[in-house]
Amino acid sequence: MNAADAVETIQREMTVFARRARAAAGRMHPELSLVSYTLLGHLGESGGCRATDLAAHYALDKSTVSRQVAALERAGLIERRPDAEDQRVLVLHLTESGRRILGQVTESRRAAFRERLADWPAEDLSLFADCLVRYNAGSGPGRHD
Amino acid sequence: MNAADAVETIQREMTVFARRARAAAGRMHPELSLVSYTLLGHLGESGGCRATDLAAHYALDKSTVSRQVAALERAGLIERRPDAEDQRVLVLHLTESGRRILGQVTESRRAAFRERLADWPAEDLSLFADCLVRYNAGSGPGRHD
DNA sequence: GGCCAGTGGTTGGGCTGTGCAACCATGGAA
DNA sequence: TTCCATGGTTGCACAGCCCAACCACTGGCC
Repeated sequence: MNAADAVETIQREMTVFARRARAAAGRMHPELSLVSYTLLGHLGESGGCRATDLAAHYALDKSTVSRQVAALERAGLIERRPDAEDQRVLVLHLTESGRRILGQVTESRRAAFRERLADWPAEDLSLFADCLVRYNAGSGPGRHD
Repeated sequence: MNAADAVETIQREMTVFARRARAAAGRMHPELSLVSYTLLGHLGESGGCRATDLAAHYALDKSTVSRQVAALERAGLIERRPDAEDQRVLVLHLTESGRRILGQVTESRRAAFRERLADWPAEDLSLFADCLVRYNAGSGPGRHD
């Protein structure tokens, strides 16, 4: 496969994946949409951040994040703590419940992926993972921070 | 990277990509959403198929495809020809205009991807493309045809 | 102190994409 | 003919998103 075809293929297959992931996500965990899951995961990894940070990281409008966050708080999965240094800021943290749910969903998602990738040699998995990381880390219109 | 971590990484990075692609797509080509573009592209490659085929391939509800197709037809990008062998079937074909628009959008998307992937060695591109194809071709909840 | 631009966040309005369910028309087999 | 399966459309509701307007607070400036 030459480089031009490869680029074309990557573009197409990534798009296909994007749609499937979205389609499958809601069905797997009615309690936690793909968006909610991702935001929750980011909170888990970062150990607390502002809504604005989430918006910047995922290239989402702040209003979108605001509503997502509000829903997560209503669901009791996160809590918003006022920042001592800047009264405008609300720092988002996972609650114990949020941490638990996140863990469950992560595990079941992981299981689904693991099954799907079961027949892949370990080295190919690493290769694939590396490619994705490298791709997403690259600069571009959709660049995160 | 061990297999478990690789699976985890693939899952996370694909998800990030999914969101970014969605976010960036509309802005690039106001005339052709990511969905429309993908469906149009499939039509271009397959050289005509049924709405049901599109739905199965992309794990979309037939009603969704029906509406997308209707919009594409209204825009003059595709046409629906009754199938001679089965009167229920409408075979979808690109129009000349559709082929032209598809070409333009494909080229500009390709350019964006190419730029993003510019510093990748050709062999890595092929590798990445192969991984994606293999992943998407694999069986699973989001299986296509 | 007061003024004002900038920033974090919320809310209102509207659009797109989507699935589900109900429906119609055709095909094909009992 | 009757009945079920299939391709497709339409009504309905909902999620996710953006834009614009808005409020509250910050920090620099007069």
